[in-house]
Amino acid sequence: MTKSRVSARLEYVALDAETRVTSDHHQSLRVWLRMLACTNFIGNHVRQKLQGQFGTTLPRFDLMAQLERAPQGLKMGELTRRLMVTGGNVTGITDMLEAEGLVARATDPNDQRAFRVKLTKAGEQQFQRMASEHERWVVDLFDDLTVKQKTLLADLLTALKKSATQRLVAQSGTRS
Amino acid sequence: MTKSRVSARLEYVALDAETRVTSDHHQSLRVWLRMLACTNFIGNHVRQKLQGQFGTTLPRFDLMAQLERAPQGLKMGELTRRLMVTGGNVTGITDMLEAEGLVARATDPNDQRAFRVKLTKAGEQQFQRMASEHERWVVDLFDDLTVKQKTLLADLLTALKKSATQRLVAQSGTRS
DNA sequence: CAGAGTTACTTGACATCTAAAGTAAAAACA
DNA sequence: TGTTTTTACTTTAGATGTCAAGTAACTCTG
Repeated sequence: MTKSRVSARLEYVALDAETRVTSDHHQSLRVWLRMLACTNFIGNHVRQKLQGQFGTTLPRFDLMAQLERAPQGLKMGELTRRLMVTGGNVTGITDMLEAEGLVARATDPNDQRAFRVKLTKAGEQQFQRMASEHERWVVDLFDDLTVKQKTLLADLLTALKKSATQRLVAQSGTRS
Repeated sequence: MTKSRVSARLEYVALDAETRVTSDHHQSLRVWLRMLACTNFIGNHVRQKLQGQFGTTLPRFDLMAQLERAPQGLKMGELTRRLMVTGGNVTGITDMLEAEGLVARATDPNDQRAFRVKLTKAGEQQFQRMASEHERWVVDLFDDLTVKQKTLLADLLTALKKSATQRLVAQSGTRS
């Protein structure tokens, strides 16, 4: 957590409240809130489109998207990791999709506890239709950004993800 | 939707498959997915911290954060707009916070239908404690990014928000 | 190979969330 | 003024999400 560094920063701010507090100190927070707002906005739009045009939801779509790239299927735990949600949640969504006939649980020959979840034929077909529309929506929302801007944004997000991950690792390392 | 522009891009891609398809065509989608992953990651972290250290949740914190900047209180509809969620949701969270004694609904003298939701004394105190911790967590996660990078990221997100908003307006305009 | 611990997944309780329908007060208008 | 339409909020049903506890199968050890 680099506690000393944080303290140092707070002291610094305290010494120069007028200038720094507004322009610099809250910068990370502002960026974070702006990112959250952006994500919510686009996510809401995509969700509504998905509901309106295909009668499905974003979580279902996301799960199918993971399966689509894994023709051999994925285990529940694998889905949990990739979707960054809890196991109970994956169970629920998989149940729904299975009831709709879009995915199937196949028993894993090597492990009686595990399942191998796959897209069914119907699932693949529906996903293909949804995916191209989905990409169209997203591309459209990003349309005013240049290729260069998008590249820059992607790079900054990668740097952010890396920073956040490392901070978390450092933090849990301190604790052990 | 600028259909012609999209088509033009697709044609262009078709002409130069090798180079462009991977680097350019799916760029918006990739940026979007990366942003979503980043947001989820940071959001999960903050949520866990909020739960672990204060026994509260992100939505409750967000609602209180809005109220904190509005000492005169906010109407439910105002909260709905600022939090970008549905009205029913705001009702539920406000109920929870009210039951915990952190916010209060005051009847609006000018409008018997409306409420003016305010932080209570206890709410203000709790929020102050949470807010400084919250900012510390976020600042820490962003720590590897330079001031310049954060500024750039903020600007790109602003541009993205603007692009998305305008696309939406253009779209609904076409439909009417 | 038997018991202990781990792992993979499900279940249950509860908090968010949406969409849509319901209620009541305010505003518009004829 | 009386009716219609809007507006502000709540309620309901249902999907998603967490966390924690439960179940069953694997693995590790002595």
